[in-house]
Amino acid sequence: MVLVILIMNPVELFKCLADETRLKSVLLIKQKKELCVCELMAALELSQPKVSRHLAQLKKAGLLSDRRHGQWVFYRLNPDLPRWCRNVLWETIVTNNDYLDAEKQRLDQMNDRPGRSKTF
Amino acid sequence: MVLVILIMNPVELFKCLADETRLKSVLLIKQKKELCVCELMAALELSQPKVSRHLAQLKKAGLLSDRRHGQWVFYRLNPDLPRWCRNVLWETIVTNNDYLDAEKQRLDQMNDRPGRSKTF
DNA sequence: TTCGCATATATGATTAATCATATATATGGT
DNA sequence: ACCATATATATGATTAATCATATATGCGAA
Repeated sequence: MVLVILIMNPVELFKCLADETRLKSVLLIKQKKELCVCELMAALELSQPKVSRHLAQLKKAGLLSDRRHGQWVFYRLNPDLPRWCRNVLWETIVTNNDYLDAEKQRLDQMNDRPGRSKTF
Repeated sequence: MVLVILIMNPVELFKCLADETRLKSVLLIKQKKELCVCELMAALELSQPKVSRHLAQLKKAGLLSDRRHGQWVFYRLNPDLPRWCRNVLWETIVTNNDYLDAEKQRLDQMNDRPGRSKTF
């Protein structure tokens, strides 16, 4: 039996969310369940190193987890992320509905989006 | 009739909360309803300019409002602060109960705390 | 009332630290 | 080899801390 406890210091959470690239990445990932670097590049219109660096930071802080599938690395919310952190994200999303409109549109219009395997 | 609308950009909110001095100030103020600079100095054990600067920043961002009463300036949450911002603060407080224990204790032990006027 | 001083808070100026970005390079999987 | 992603280094930009000083109020004495 494994007991996983992820402690998220309040300031650490807010530092993660205090940058537009990181905030939009997290909110998009939460809504789309899972996104890879190249999808975020397209949605946010940002360079690969920039996206990658911020995702690494979010993963290090415990906000995200990743899995490799073929040549892609998919990021999702860390399943062990405390409830209160999810609630903060939820509050942010429902009240700022249109905040990610452009990004979602770009994501939908992206072609050659990598396929997910159902098994992981 | 006056219609007040305060728009709070998500990133701006999180930037406000991404610093320990500011986060603790805001959370303490929310719970104590109203605090002046010298009370926060005692609770947080920080210098006067440091507290004052961060409060000014929070006020400028729209998170706090202030009123002068005698020689003191009391800060409280901006009454026009959007519901979702209050909810984020609430989530943070209820889940991180002990985060402000030391600060509250110092506040309670502070002597010569300035008195509030009931009329403002 | 006016003067002088104490207290509370704010702000300018400077320095230090932190953070974000770009470019180049490396790694790991197919 | 090629593609997706990661990381190292350098640099620029933003942010914070500190010290010194300024403003504002309150109080008591002349």
